[in-house]
Amino acid sequence: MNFEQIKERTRPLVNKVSPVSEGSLDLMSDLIEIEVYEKGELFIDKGKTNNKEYFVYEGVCRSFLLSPEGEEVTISYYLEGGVLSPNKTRTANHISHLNFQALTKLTVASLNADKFEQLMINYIDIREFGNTVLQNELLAKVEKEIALASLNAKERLILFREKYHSLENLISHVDIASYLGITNISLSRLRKGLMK
Amino acid sequence: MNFEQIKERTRPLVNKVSPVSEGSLDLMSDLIEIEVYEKGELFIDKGKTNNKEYFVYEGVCRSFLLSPEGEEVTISYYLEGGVLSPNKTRTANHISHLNFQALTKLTVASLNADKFEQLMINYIDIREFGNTVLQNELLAKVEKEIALASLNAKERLILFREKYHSLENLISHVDIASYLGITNISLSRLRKGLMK
DNA sequence: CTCATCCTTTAACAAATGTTAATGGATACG
DNA sequence: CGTATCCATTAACATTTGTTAAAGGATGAG
Repeated sequence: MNFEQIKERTRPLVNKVSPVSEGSLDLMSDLIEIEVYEKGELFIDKGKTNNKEYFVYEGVCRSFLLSPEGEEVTISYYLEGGVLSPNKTRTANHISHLNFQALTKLTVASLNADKFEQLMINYIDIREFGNTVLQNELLAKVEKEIALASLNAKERLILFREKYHSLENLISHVDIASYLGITNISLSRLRKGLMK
Repeated sequence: MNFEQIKERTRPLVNKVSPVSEGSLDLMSDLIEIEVYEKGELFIDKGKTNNKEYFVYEGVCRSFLLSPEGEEVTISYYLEGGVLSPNKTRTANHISHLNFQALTKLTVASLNADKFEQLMINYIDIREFGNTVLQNELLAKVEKEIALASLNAKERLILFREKYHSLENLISHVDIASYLGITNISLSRLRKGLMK
């Protein structure tokens, strides 16, 4: 993928969050490298160094962690055209505290996080973009927190369907169940109950 | 409270997160104004403008939201010596999307968020401090998310007690229950079960 | 001191969710 | 084609959590 292709692919993705000038888009596109992963592949490992920002060009991925009991808990899904949570929010000293996994064939744009931080410092529109990504990430977390704390599982599934129309037929129900905070058996029951 | 008093009160609070130089501490202290609230008082209202950062000098407060059913859901607690979540992460266009309430008599230091952002841009140690606050906030959220998604209520209460020793005897069990994602009746049952 | 109010506890029952195990269907691979 | 494997579903039962209502205990106002 050449510079122009990268730029045109990035433009709508960035503008959907917070528009930036042509020059800023150039600066960001300059930092971009393309990475491709296969379904199931882990591309960020908890405990390992990660110093990149990511845009999702194609496919779906998730972040997850192991619970105290050793079960995978899905934290978030990231869809095509979205932006992964900012490096600063998922690392400490550039060490990742989350795992990220491709759930389909996945194409991402990656940007060096330090260089991107410099762009955020120097360009107000890029800073605005970065901050909006951050705000959206937090908003999503608060939404999920409220759902987990105040809705029952059926209501959470309904909400999940509204937010992630396509995912339910695309990815493992075990993952979805862990995202919803229930067992996959319960998920199956709820699906049946909602079919009527 | 004069400048020196503010500075000495702020120093340990800031250094506990990420140390800053004497000059940076001066710059931050220059921005600080003291605010005092009574128990129960709301000092940040969802939907209203808020353009401040906050340090908790004395007392305890919480952030909360109303669920779709109109019930208060406690999102986070902030203890004495802590820092509220960064303005950027709890507002959009400086409009708050959370409520914050004093749970005891509360003394906070407040800083203009725009001016503080400029300090973050211009001083690497202040930027580091701000980013660490952000990381800690996110870490706490992920921890809570995992707890809500993968632990049962008893385990969550045990975790809560480890993290907030003193709170259980200080604040309303209704609030704590909504934080744990259960009813206060369930909380009462669990407390009984754990007394043995 | 007494009463009203608010918060917590307790009880009885209902509903939701977890656990274990078995079954069925799809898919990949030999 | 047949088989192994993975995933989703179903069933039966256990446990957890919610709901409603009542009672007990603390606290503050008059």
